[in-house]
Amino acid sequence: MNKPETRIQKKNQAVILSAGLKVFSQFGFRGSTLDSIAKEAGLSKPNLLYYFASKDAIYKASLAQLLENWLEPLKAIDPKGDPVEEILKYAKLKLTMSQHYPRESRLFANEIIQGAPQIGDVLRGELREVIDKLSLVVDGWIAERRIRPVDPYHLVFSIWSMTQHYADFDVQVRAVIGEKDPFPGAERHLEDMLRRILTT
Amino acid sequence: MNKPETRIQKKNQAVILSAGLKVFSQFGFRGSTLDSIAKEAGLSKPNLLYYFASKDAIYKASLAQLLENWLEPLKAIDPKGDPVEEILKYAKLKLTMSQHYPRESRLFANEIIQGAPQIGDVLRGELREVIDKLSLVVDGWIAERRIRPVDPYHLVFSIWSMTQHYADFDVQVRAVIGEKDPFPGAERHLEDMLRRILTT
DNA sequence: TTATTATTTGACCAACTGGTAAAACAGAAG
DNA sequence: CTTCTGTTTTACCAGTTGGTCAAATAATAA
Repeated sequence: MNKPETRIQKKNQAVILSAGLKVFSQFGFRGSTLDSIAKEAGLSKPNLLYYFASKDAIYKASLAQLLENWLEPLKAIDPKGDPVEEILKYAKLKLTMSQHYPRESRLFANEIIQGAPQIGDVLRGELREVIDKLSLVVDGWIAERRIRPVDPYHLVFSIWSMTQHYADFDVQVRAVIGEKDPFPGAERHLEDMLRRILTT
Repeated sequence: MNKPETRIQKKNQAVILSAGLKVFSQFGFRGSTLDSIAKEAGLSKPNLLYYFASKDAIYKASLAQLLENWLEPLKAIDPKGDPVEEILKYAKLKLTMSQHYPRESRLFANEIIQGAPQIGDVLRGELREVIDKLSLVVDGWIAERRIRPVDPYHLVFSIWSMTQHYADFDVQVRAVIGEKDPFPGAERHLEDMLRRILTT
């Protein structure tokens, strides 16, 4: 029963979501204002609310968009592939996402730090399922002696934290290492660490 | 020329800083209100402003208190001690801080994610100096073949991220692993990872 | 062209924001 | 008791907040 979307609707919804991503990722939900999102989007505030019912709706739409891309690479881990290479591929992909989509990462971080009021159920639902499944796969690899014994859950946590760190704490990273690009070194270190715990 | 502080002042300043820590760490600077801090502290809003000049002053005082404890353990790393044990001691201390002072960790995380408007200069100043010095120590250990060659900066980043993750992303961690305490497993995994990259 | 629908705007509102002023109150010293 | 200083409260303010409304404007279909 959905009315078809005009191209103006499509364009402006995208513009608003992009502006919302930028503002929300910097100030969190409560620290962001409709005015600043409207300014960022180049629209008037009432015009914003013509496309989205409320500030809350913009925030939720931004998060929803994000969550798809967040869970997808996890599911792409192939139980039949080479264990070390599968894990490494996933870790490197996450690092690349931190590099190219730092705002998405920070929006996600803000939501989690504030207690995940919007996506708590997704975390306890779909995310948990995916990780539980992955855990079985990793345990299988361990039983077959194809990788060293590690706790699958904490392995995932360490990959998430080490990769997202370069997006979320970007300011700190650059404050410490200066002007040069942190990502080449980060990738080498990440690969080194993972190969070391996973292989004998 | 400082007036001596009465015990009421001492008590209320502490109460306010504690309330500020709780509120700021959950909502960030812009998302927090004086009213909510006052309510948390059990004081009236004008009474808050009798002890601190502004919302900004409360925030800065909270951060200042935090930064001392943040930098201290870093300086405690002993160049003359055993390399692996020194690094491990530091990493475990950071993990324990995440366990017992998660609000401090989240306050810090919020400030960094939002671009470190208040403590950017500390990061580029004192923090950078401390890490540069530590980097020389680690490079020395590597030259003496006492640990494997690793990038000292990214080593520190990985310790920070893996430990702070359990405070900042607490909700996500618990959503995935359920009710049980994540810290024992986290410590084992952290030690395992660090021993693996540092020793041959 | 005209009629219809989609889009944008300006004026507005009640609730909340950080912060102020002055008066009321409490406690200790004399 | 009185005085003085430290503390707390009540009432208030100007600016900002998320959100509404009706009117004006643009796009499209007939």
